Amino acid sequence: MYRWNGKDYRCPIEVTMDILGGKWRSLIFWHLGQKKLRFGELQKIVPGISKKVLTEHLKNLEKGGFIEREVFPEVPPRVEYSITSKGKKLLEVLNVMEKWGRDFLEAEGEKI
Amino acid sequence: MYRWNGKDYRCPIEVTMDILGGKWRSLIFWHLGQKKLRFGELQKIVPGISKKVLTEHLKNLEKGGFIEREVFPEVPPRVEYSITSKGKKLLEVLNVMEKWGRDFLEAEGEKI
DNA sequence: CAGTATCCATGGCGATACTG
DNA sequence: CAGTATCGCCATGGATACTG
Repeated sequence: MYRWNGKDYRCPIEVTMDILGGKWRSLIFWHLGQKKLRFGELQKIVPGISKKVLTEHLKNLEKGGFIEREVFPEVPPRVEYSITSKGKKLLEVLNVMEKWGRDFLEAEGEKI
Repeated sequence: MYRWNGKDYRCPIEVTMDILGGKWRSLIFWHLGQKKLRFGELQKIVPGISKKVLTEHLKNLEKGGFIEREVFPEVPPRVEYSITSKGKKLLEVLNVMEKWGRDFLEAEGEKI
């Protein structure tokens, strides 16, 4: 039994889901795993997400040390997000999920 | 771009999260991956889940063909759930998530 | 451009009671 | 034992307007 971030975990699956779960987090993180992206680029690439929600998730991921936020002192402002070395470990999990999802959709989905 | 179960997917990660996401589904499925379990056993092993929610998730997983429901015509009734061969593929994803979560909690969690 | 600030909607989940 | 049936909450997310 472990405690992390103020919560108790009996099973390790739970913490993984708490970090990657929800409607958007895994998606945001996976795209950042492909390349460094600006805030606005992320909003375009993740279809339909609002600024508010995107901001929240980016903050969480940064707080967990999985991504890094780099601010360029320019006008207009530029902010780039990228994954950390700690994030790269987590990205391997996402890669497995992505591969399974691809095979699954290939087998059971309808191409449109 | 794929469609499955009436929903469109741009990124395969999304379908994986739709199947495994939420507070309980991955946990239920992972425990079934360890061994065949009865309804009541599942309720005991998954801490705090209600019958209603457990029933809902089991139905979803069964509908997706990931688990199997076997009813024994006895009194009192006995129902056993187990994963299918299709579910075993998905279980590999869960195993990766479990391993990452375990390493993560070992590194950053507090043992209690 | 990259966010905050508000307000509002919804569906996943919880609690409890009941049943074949 | 293995579920249904209700009822209700609340965290997550959506829409829109505003700002440094």
